[in-house]
Amino acid sequence: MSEPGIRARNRAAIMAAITDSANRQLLEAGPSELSVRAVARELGMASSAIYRYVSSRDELLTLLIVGAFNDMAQSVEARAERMKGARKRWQVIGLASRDWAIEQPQRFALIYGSPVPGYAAPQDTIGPATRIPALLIGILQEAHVQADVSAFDARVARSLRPALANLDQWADLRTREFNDAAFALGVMAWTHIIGSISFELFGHRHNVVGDSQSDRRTYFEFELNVLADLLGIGQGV
Amino acid sequence: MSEPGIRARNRAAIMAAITDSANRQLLEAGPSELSVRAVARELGMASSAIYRYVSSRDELLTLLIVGAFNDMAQSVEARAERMKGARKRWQVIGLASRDWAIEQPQRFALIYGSPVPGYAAPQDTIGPATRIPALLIGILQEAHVQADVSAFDARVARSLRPALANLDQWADLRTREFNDAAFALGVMAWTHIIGSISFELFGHRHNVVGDSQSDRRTYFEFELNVLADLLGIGQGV
DNA sequence: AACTATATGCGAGCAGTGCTCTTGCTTTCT
DNA sequence: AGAAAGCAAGAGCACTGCTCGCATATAGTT
Repeated sequence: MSEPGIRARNRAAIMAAITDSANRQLLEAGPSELSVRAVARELGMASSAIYRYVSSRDELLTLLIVGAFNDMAQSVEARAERMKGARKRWQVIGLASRDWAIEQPQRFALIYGSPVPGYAAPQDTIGPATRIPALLIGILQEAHVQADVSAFDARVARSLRPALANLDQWADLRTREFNDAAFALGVMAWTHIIGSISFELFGHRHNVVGDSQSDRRTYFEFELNVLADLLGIGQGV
Repeated sequence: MSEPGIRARNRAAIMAAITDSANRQLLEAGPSELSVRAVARELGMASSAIYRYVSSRDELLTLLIVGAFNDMAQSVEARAERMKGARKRWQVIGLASRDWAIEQPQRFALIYGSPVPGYAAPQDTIGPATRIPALLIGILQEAHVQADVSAFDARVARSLRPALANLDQWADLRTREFNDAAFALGVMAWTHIIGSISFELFGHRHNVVGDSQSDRRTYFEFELNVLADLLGIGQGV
């Protein structure tokens, strides 16, 4: 009964084989080139048989999206958790995110590029998508960050609180060690990390930052430092 | 001789009709859905006839990309040039960019989302793509911005100078009113504007910033203020 | 004015796509 | 053992980008 059963096991295996094959295609082709028939060919089955496991191409893409979010988050978490000190951890989060993206640019484009079809972000993605940001918030709390922005900016940041109200998932933000402006700056920081990686990967830095890997990395580290200062994550902590 | 001639005029008109039709499709469908055959249908000609004007679907997309860059730049320039004061102009550049993107999200995705095919950014795009950044650099010079970053960051920024060497197009950056770090921060600011718009448009802000237009705009303005302070564009100037 | 080269249009056709439906077979549950 | 559910395959539909051969209209040349 609770035994997996031959069929259930086969199903799981084939499911994995499908996403594996699709991910392999993504390594060199880009989301719009992903072909259900090509997956079927690689698995040696009829194209129609795929639809027993995945109801449409878009659903397959959603599976890959969730997988990519989780894979990236896991990769970043693994490197971040053995770092001591808020600033160091902040930098590792940024660098690890960038490294993952450079290794698998198509998967990065899949999750942070333009949404593929008509698209309505499926509910399944928001969980995996927030893993790294959650890590970031943790760092800001750990560092007891209190953002000192102008009075005007603070007012603006506070006005965003209603929107953030349903966010108990972000740990308890109501502690005094973490004000609204700090949260707003944290969102900015994460936005910038992804934005910068996108610029680099999508070719918007040609003739602006050097084309060599070392130039690009240097500039990215520069950005991480500026952001860390902006966030108020001290050197020593 | 120098007369346009019937054929040349026809050709230009049809060319314009093609890009117009394609752009119309982009308003509601997204780059990967763009269909040469659909364009042909709308123009009432055979699908094969399109290839007399455009050698491939990718070339058509490139035309649209150049057009989108120029359209966005023109829209932003128009609103920016009648503003006085560096900070005000900076904010208008940001807001106008965002407005354009919200009006035509698919065209924004076309130029700042994931690159479409195998892709190698054609040379024709880099000119139009740098119009708004050039505007930004102008503002920084106008405001006599001298970035005061940490010694470390300044060193990093300076190490990027070789990469920026071939950039005489960016007006004269060698003036004392504009140091390397200021340029690096300017690139950061532009990166952030596009990154933030992308996050908003591509749905990465759900459950983070309010879903209402006013919440989103408020947050964007918050970001612009923080960046202006970071750039050292004073309130009064 | 006649001729030739070039530019343009059309239709058929190829190879590929996502997806559906029918038909047969195998595993599972009762 | 028999019924029900799951699975695989093939044919087929409507669509795509793109090429080729064949007509026709325009342009420049003799």
